Amino acid sequence: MDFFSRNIKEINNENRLYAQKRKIVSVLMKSGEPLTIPDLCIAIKTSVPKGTKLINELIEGGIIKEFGKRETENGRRPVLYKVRPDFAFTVGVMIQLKGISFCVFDMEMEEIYRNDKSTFILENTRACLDEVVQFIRENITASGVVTGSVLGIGIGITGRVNTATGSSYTYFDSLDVSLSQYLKDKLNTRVYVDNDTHLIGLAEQVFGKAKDVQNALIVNLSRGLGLSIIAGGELVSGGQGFAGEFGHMQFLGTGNKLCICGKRGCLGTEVSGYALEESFAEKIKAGETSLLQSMQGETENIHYGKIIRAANNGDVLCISLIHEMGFTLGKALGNIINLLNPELLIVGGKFTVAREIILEAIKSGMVHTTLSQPLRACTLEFSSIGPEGGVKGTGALVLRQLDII
Amino acid sequence: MDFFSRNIKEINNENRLYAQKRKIVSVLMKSGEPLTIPDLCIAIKTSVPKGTKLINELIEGGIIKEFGKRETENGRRPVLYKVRPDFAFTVGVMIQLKGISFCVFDMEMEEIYRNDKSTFILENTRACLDEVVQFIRENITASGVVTGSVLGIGIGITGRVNTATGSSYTYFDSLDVSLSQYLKDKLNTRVYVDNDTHLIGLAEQVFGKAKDVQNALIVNLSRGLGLSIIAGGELVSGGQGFAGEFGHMQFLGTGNKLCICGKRGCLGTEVSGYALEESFAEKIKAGETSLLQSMQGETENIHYGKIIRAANNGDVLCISLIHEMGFTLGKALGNIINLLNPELLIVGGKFTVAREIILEAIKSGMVHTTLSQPLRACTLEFSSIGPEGGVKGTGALVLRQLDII
DNA sequence: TTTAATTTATAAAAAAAATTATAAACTTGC
DNA sequence: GCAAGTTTATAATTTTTTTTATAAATTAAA
Repeated sequence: MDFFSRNIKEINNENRLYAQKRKIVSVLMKSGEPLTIPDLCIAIKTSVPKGTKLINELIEGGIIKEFGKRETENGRRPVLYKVRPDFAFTVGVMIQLKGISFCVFDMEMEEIYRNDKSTFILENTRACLDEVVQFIRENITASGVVTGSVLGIGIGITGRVNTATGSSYTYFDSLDVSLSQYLKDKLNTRVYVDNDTHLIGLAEQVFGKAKDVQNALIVNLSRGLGLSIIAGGELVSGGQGFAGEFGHMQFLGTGNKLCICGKRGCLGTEVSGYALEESFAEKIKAGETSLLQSMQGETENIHYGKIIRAANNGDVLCISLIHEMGFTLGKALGNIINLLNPELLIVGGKFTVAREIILEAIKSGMVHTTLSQPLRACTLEFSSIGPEGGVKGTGALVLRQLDII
Repeated sequence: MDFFSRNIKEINNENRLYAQKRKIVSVLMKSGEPLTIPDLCIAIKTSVPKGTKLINELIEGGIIKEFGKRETENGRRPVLYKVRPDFAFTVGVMIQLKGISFCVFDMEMEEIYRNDKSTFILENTRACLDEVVQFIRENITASGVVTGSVLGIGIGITGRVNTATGSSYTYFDSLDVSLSQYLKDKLNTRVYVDNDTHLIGLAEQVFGKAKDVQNALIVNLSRGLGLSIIAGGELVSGGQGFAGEFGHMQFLGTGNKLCICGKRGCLGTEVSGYALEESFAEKIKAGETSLLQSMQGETENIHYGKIIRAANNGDVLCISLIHEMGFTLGKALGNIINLLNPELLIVGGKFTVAREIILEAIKSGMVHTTLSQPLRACTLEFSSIGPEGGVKGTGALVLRQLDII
């Protein structure tokens, strides 16, 4: 029963006041900088005396606080207000194939507690789910944050997730209820579940370069290939939350490899860290040479990260493989740019280490499929939030679901 | 200076009342059926006495009117209210390659005047633009509608249009100002411009099967190939309004024909009425036979409409050509379904005459590229608004831009 | 250094809105 | 056919909000 859990269905003055207070908090959270009474009154379309009253009540409630005065050209300097960073907290949990991360964020989305467990292995079993619950419980205690002040827990999990219902289709799918409902019952707080790719998109929209962009694509290229879509200023989730299934798209391509989805020729079989490992091994088998060969005894099971590093160090084979991948990715993205006409394309993930190589490759691929006008209108940038983006997204997920961010 | 043109930037009580009245009109427009005082008070979150006062003022202003009483189970029957159909009008103009249509719609979006000029030929010249202006002026006069009661003119034009600025990139692009600004100055009323495909999408969302759907794709397959996208309940226009460029996408495909865009292998060169005409001629040249052959002296320049009709009459060649097209379209759409996870796919355009053939073909194509979960979640339907959809969309465009629909 | 101009914040007065109470219109059950 | 129950609509009362006026805090200019 925190500030955000009031039921505002009934129409009366008390609920109207509450709605306005909530709007003030939301405006302050979204603004990124502290605001004045006049600012807030304009934002919530009310008179200054009433706005003042609401703000004072929010201060008394410990939700917002004064934050100095604004330097102005002339006139009396207005007092600035912002949301108290310690008014409440969000918890974010990122469940990866190998490893699980737990984070507590304050209202300024600063990480105030973190614990990574690298020994965790994600399996579709009840025991694994129990381990997750246990891990979350232990860390909530360890973080020392008061339970009542946690607004909710955002869970990021790899695989397919139905955002609307909060069920995971890839893991923990044998529960009687949705994953989010199950965890809610176990942990006794709000729980929201989404997949890692969407959370990177959310982080990019909230903290990153897509902040004030209405239409953007966020590509996440690491061992897998993911895509987040922002259209009309909103993250696109689709009917079941499956939107962004980019890795299984079938574009023009030379390859015809079998994908885990059962189909042949999926983009992910050509463009992904996994695909890079495979094609590297193939090339070596076919007699080509690489610096990596001499450094390691075996050429099989070379992690794609090493191939990227080798490319950065000038290894010709690795450069050409990554270039080819980027080119194919660019062609595929070009089709999506035609379809959605985004102003911005953000490339994130582990491959961004090889910036120059991948950038040039994507660009030349894009030219082959993108119409000139949408191409000119679309800026290509690299993610600025780094590989930790997904984790920041888990915390942001709670605030987004509460509609205060 | 009509009801919708008030500037509500300043925050005072008068503007708040105006905003609430506008909301009432908007709620009534969107509802589709007349509403009661309690309904409207809940919708605008106000008390019954205040809502009553606002409603009475709207009645005095000639904007809404009583519409009988609602039949209820018990209690006093509430009076129903709706927007007066004749309170204001919208004008819609659809500019096609051959032919131009002018329509006046009332507030219930009923066509109350219409004039089609089939002799019109669209050219990128000032003379042609003058002809358009003249045609609009004449018809506004002829329709007998009072100029002050026209809320605005919605223009639909084929080709690429920047929705945000109202400029056409394909036609009338040598003006000093945007097309919409130019027409606004000439016609002295609000003017909004969008392309025909987006307007079909809008019509489908406002009047058609996409009415209450959050995520949908609307394919327009006639002589060209167009796509409208609804994501998160909103029509996607993209940064410049180019979203939906489906005809120039490059998917898996056997063909490698040169497209008007300069690239090879665009989807539109394989899937469109134009492509059907070409492939029909090719097949006949290659020695295949068709019922159409004996009916006409020549096999060149056979309109795709005839090929569709022949297919419906059992012509084997025509059936196989359309089936092949539908199959390719289905494969391409499957990729987009993976990407956007829509609940609904609406197929519209002239090809819907051959319902059974095209439906089966699209479905079997989709299976090849769509992942099982998004595929299961997506319903395939035919458009119900018919080939006139685009024209209805022009009128709806005005109401949508005024945010009352 | 004072005065004018400007903007924010608070106080007092006036207006508007929400509650509450009541009347009106209607069904159902006895 | 009348009372009880239900919902809508209006009237009266109370509360809330806005408006207007004024004070406070600041810069720039006379």
